[in-house]
Amino acid sequence: MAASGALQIGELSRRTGCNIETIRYYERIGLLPTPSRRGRFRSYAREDVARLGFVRRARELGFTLDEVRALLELAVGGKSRCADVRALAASHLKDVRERIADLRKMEQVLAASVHACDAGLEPGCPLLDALGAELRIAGAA
Amino acid sequence: MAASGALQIGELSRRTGCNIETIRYYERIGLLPTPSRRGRFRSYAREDVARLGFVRRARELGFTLDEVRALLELAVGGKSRCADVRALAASHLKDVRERIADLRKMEQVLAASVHACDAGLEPGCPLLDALGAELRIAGAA
DNA sequence: CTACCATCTGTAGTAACTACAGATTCAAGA
DNA sequence: TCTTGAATCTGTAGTTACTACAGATGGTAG
Repeated sequence: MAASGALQIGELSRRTGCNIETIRYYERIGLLPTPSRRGRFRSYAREDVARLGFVRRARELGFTLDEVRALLELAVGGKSRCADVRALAASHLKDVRERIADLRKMEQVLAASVHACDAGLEPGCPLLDALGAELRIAGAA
Repeated sequence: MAASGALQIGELSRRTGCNIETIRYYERIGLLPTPSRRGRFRSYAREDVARLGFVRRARELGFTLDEVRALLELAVGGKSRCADVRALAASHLKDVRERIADLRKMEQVLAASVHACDAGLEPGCPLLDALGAELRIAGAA
């Protein structure tokens, strides 16, 4: 009865929601171990589902692949130094908050322009004005 | 007295805050027109400063280069159909808001994990638990 | 004349995938 | 047994928006 949970790549893909090409890509870059083969087909076990699930969830949280690699080492090493994990998470949280702040600034300007456009009080086009009105004049020359 | 505002690429770069390599890149992909030359050096006029400034500001608002291209056409065309500009901006605003929503979800999970870690009440590592605890067990096998 | 700075062209690298092309391979139906 | 179809295989190239070189050439200042 072979290894209880031997899966082909398609089944692993279905279970993790991870694209087949992406799985092979993760293997190429060393994020997933080289799997054993049944004939020439890759064969995966239960741990592989867990590992890939971990990777996918970390990616959903916005960690880069390098960060995921680091997290994996900490997680699999057993002696997961919680302080190290915390540091990674905190640093990433900072990034996420900065990106949110940036996007919110964009949102403000865009929303204001669209709103001004709807109000229709301005003479020109509010968004184009925000981006630099000179262009329309220069373009007309 | 030559064209009043003839600039070399370095000066254009300084005035717009846009990297020289990026300026040449924009030219290659047709976002900026092929400039005239003084000898073998590119020579830019006032409109070029305006156009590149427009591009940069649009990029700061998160528009993709394809969107910038479309905005440029609308802006330079003179007959800038404000409705078209509004549609582009509104669509982009939707994207920005979706990205903010995604990032906020990430932020929630990360902040909760870091917070739980600081509280130190849980037995394991909160973030690793959030990502899939099985891994540590599997890794130990 | 030499040193130096800016500029030039062209290519390749980045992140994280995604999308093929073209070859096998396996299982099931006629 | 033959054939069809689905799944898999390898390898390469495309995506976005730049950035980073290497190596050549130009003009100017001392």
